[in-house]
Amino acid sequence: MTVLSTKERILNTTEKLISEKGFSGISLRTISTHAKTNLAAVNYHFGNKEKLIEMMLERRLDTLFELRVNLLDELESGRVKPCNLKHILKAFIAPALTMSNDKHQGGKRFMLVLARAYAEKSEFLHSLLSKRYADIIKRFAQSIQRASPHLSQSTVFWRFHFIMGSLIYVMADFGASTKTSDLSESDYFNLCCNELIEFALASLTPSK
Amino acid sequence: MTVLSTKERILNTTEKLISEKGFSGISLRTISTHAKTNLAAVNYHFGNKEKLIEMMLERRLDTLFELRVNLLDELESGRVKPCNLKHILKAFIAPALTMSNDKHQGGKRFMLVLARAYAEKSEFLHSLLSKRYADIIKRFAQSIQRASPHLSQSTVFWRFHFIMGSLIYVMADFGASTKTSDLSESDYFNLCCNELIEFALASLTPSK
DNA sequence: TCTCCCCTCATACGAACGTTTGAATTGTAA
DNA sequence: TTACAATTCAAACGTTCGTATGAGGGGAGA
Repeated sequence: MTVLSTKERILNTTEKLISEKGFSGISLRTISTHAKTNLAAVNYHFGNKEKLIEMMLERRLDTLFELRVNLLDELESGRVKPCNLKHILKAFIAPALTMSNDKHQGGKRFMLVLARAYAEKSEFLHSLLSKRYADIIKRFAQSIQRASPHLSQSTVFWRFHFIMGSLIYVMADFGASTKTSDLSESDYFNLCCNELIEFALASLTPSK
Repeated sequence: MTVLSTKERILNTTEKLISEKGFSGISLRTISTHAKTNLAAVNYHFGNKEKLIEMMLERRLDTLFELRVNLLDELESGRVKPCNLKHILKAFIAPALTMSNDKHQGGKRFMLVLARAYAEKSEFLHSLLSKRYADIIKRFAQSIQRASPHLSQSTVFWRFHFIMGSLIYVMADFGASTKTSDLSESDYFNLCCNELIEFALASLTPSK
């Protein structure tokens, strides 16, 4: 059990509390208390509340997009497996859901936080996604386009966005849902991940 | 131009401001000012802030689910058109998007508010959806199941939820997006509606 | 006209918020 | 040890919030 710095404790606590209570309804006083530090420490380390939330989000988003782009690189190199539609979709979807299974990364918290952030459509997140990660999203769209030549470019664009919507919805649902299934948590994750990939695949595959 | 009561002005203003600024970051003072009334009027007519938001949401949700269930009734009666998968999906998706085009109903505002409400996963909305509208959602799921015999019941369940996720994501995107297309607003709505229905249809149709 | 009731108003209250400040404490290199 | 920087701390400031209160306005019926 390593000792975490105050800065890390604040980031982790912020993530945990926002995943539980949402962006509103969470105060710096609550965060600092749960992080076992002082109210002023937040402003000392992060400047203000907005910067704290930005850093908390960027930390996870960078990891997520790095995982995605690494998988896509590997696919497009052709060294490991064929660069077909299913593998491309899996490269986009799986990292989001597997990150949530990593207990050391905060478990389900990340997914809920990210889903909430998407839903709130904050100015910050919108500009972050449209600047820092736009190229990666475009790469995936192009890769999907190449694997789906029967669909027009604009239809592929629409459906990719629809799929992202489904993914975010599922992510939000995970954290909030009181389990109704009798599967173990990781089995449930895997089942959902597979269902989502098959769903995305079907939505981009020509019907008979 | 009919004169609206204070109560109606407060409801409309609440919807408008929440669609613009989200549930957080909106105060009763801002609402009462924009509704051209007094701060205390909100508590007089609605009791407290939470009740106000509940009434604002229920007003639209009742309309939405009534539209949906009327279309499904019509389909299942078999009087007008065949009860096939596409028409079922359209009966679920179209009302959400056409309501947003009704200028007299507040335009795009309703969609954004509802999308935000979904995203926040508030206790109120969760119980409202799982109590008041659960039967209607189950009816749609069963109807889709009958039209998709090649898929297992659990897969239909998953995909229906994924489609709902896409719909909500699109709804949230509409209000927030600064238009990039050169289509007129209603043309853009219709295009999106069609793309979403075709997407949902493809995701439930057997591939060749 | 008077009275009653529904509604609107200005105003006040206590609580919670983000942020700031300066002193106390801790860690570190000389 | 000493000196200096980095960090943590308690306390306070000004704002804004949701809610409560009591006085005033105005239309309807007697």
